[in-house]
Amino acid sequence: MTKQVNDSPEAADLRRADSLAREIFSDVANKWALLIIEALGERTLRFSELREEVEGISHKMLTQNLRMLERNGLAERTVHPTVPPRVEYTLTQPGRDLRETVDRMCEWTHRHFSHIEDSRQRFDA
Amino acid sequence: MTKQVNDSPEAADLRRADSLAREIFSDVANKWALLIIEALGERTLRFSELREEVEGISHKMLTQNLRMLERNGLAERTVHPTVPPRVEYTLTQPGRDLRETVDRMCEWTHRHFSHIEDSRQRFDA
DNA sequence: CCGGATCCTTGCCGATACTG
DNA sequence: CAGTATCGGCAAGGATCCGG
Repeated sequence: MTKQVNDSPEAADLRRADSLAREIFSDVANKWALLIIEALGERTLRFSELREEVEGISHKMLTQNLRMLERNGLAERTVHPTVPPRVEYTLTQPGRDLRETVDRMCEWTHRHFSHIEDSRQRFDA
Repeated sequence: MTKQVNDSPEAADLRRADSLAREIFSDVANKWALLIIEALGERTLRFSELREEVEGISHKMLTQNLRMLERNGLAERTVHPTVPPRVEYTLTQPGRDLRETVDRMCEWTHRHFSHIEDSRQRFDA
């Protein structure tokens, strides 16, 4: 029933890769994920420290995004079996690679700060 | 009434800049905006061409994000007063600068493709 | 061909409460 | 301290129509 004509295994692979790429992009290209990655940097931070570091993020969004980053292998989670529990997060190598590009985005923001501010004022008039 | 103690004009400026930076980040760090920027590249595309280029975007999201990019001075909109109307979009220089970093993000995705795929499978088990 | 406006659905996100 | 579960409000996003 769902059989498709003009379809090769290679084409199917390409579609799979495409949809995965899109999925990764959707995961990563969101405000909170990028801010968390930026906050982590080269450091190792606890959950509560991250919560303070990432201005305005809620408990829920933080856990949610941390799970997502862990799932994609961008961040690592280590639980120290003490009481009270101590959970630490750090970027993996791929995560640190991604951080490089996030850094560039931040630089970009600052470099074009006044251009953007001006453009907005003109547009809003 | 709303006067704050321990507040200098400099501190106020910093807070303004911070919130603006965050705002720009929120605008730009979203899936559709980045995909549009990537699709535009060095080219000039019509609305309808963009709609085909950016797989799965709706009419509404496209206009919405194009307005946003225009407002921030990242894209330029030119209307040719023909009938039927012809509207073209192209990246400004700041927009092309940002595109560089988006390109890097795409490269990153492909470079770590298998790592991510593997990590996901392990995590989902 | 483009884009604004409207209606309606979906799912994001915050708040809260409860476990280990 | 860290994480999960649940609920509810509200904004994001899709479908459609109309107007330039």
